[in-house]
Amino acid sequence: MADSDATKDRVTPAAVGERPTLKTIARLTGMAVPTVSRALNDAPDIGRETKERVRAAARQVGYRPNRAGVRLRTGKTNVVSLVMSADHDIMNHTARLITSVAASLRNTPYHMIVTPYFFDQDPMEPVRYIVETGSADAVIMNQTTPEDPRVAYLMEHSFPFATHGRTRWADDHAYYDFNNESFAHYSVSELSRRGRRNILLVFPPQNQSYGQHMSAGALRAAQEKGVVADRLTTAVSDDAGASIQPAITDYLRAHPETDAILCASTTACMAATAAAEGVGLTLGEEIDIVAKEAIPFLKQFRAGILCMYEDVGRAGTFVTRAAIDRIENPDGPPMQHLEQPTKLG
Amino acid sequence: MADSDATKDRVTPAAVGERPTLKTIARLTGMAVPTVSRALNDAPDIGRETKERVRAAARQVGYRPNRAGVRLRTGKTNVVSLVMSADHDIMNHTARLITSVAASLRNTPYHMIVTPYFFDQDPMEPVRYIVETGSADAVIMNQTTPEDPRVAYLMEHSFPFATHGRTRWADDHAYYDFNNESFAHYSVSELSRRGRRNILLVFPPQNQSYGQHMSAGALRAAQEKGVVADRLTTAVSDDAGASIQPAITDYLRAHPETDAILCASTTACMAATAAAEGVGLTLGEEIDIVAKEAIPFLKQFRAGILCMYEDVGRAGTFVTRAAIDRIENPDGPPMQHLEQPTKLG
DNA sequence: GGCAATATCTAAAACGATTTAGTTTTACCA
DNA sequence: TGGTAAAACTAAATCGTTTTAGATATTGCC
Repeated sequence: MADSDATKDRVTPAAVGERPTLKTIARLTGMAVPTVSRALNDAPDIGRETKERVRAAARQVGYRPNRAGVRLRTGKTNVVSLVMSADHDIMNHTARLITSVAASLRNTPYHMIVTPYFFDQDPMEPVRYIVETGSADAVIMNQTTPEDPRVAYLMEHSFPFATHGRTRWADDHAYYDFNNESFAHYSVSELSRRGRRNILLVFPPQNQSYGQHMSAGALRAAQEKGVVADRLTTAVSDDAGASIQPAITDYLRAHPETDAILCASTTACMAATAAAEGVGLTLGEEIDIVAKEAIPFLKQFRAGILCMYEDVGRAGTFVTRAAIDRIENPDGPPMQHLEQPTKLG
Repeated sequence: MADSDATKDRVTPAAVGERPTLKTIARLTGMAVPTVSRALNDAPDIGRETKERVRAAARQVGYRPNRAGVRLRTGKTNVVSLVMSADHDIMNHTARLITSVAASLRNTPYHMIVTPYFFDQDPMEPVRYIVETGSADAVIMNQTTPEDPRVAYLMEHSFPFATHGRTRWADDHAYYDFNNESFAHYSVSELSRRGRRNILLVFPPQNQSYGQHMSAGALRAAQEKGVVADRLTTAVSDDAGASIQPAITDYLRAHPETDAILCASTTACMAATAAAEGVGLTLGEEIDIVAKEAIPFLKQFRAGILCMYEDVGRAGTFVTRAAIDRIENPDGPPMQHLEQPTKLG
């Protein structure tokens, strides 16, 4: 039924599920394309009732102006460009990712647009926008969850994408991931080998894939080695470690037997170090602290911290290549990589 | 002469200095537009000699394809979107700037595109590209130099822009700046009030506007108070402090009378702290360390460091509004703001 | 009732590129 | 020399939008 209707209505060769344009609305309302355009732009020479009908139809079909069309006609891009140097000595995950993606795009015809989404915002929104308006050829995402709805959505629409982090469907899509399970397992084992028996884990939220991987690895090792491992969870993401310092202090006071802390990020480690020293513990003596960092940073500041590095730059490079590969070679197998952690240093 | 030539040649209403299109090249070579297109795209049914002539003409007029045209026709955007969460607890200048610009753009029709440039790259390149291809309505830049050629170029082309940091022409363009002169003057005065007499300055490169402002403020205060102030310069930018630690250590060894360090960034301060402790000095006792940070960070890790904050988020917000104002109100006065530092905390 | 003014809509052109379908020229072969 | 095929180009259509000019009712006024 839907099929015959669609076939009947179809005038242009445009397929059924195509993006609605002004023409779609014009056909729907029986008006001319310019009328629709002017109605939507609230021009003075369009009747009130007409405007309402047009707007209703636009809403109904989910019309979004084609930016290329507007731009070509008006010359207006609706884009503000933030031009900035990439050669900071950046210690931050986010900035490093941006920079490495941009670097990987340098000798390709592709441009990068960064679309941050905010805590009060549905993570689906930017992705849906991109697919619906066709404003990019591919999407790169990080901080995936196991059942990430964005991944499901993109796969469903067979839209090219690559993720930093795996999901439930990782076998079927392009991704780069650091083996956090292995990182945590190795770290706990190593701490146990050093004689530590009561380990505090300062880990990212457990709805994130990598948070779950870390926990799994740490707990597996704890079980194998017969050590105790408790977990504190940082507020929002990998870098949100600063705000957790009071919680760590409280924990150390309540559990004076604690002799090691395993931290998932630079800030978490700084919080842990400050907390440990705050309750009078000495690094390397009463307590060992292990940190995973995006960039060697803590080492220079504080001897005695055990560090492992996750090279975010490499992740950005891979994930960019993988995304372009999805665009240009959509039927081939998706590029995938699971990075093994290096040894503690 | 040029005038009459241009008038004679002019077929379409396009003005003289307009961007060249395929039509321009077609007119120049006497060929049809599709021929030009196919020649540039290296299609098999175009003669070798024709291709060469077309390419020469394209090069000569500086042809760049109009992305909106390509996108409209082919559906290809040549854009890869990096979608990422903005709610990191970011400690970094760069990421904070990106996030605040994006946030300020949220309820406007504008999108943000981030264009990083690399150390091996002419800083003019991205700006020139944007102006020549018309790929944005406005530009935001940071890390200005006093004679910033990008600013000169944009003003010359009356292209809307706003800067984070002043230039020689600051009176005539939109900017936001932190009063680094005042920051440095106040900090040195305050250290002098605390009885410090030999101050080491760890400052950004002196070709940057804000590096110069800082030096001016610090030296003025040093003169007024009769204290000694020496300067070490960090490698590349505000965050490039880590690599300078050895230099600071050397300095402290060579100048054991040093009783204060004034740092322009978080990493510079971490390097200074590590260096000072490395040579056996105690914070707040033999030495005072003052840092300017983009985000309160060091405080949580290390008591005894004196901090001032430059709110980069506010800068991003202002500079974004200022850029949009340039687009929408090009004849009005440019928005300008000089932020006063808060007191040491 | 007729004429001008107004309100509301439509037709056509344009932005800059690519694609499809011709068209012209040259070369070759019988 | 006539016919055919290949080579090298051009004409026209198209993508989605906005703008300018023009058309058709409708209304107001005398």
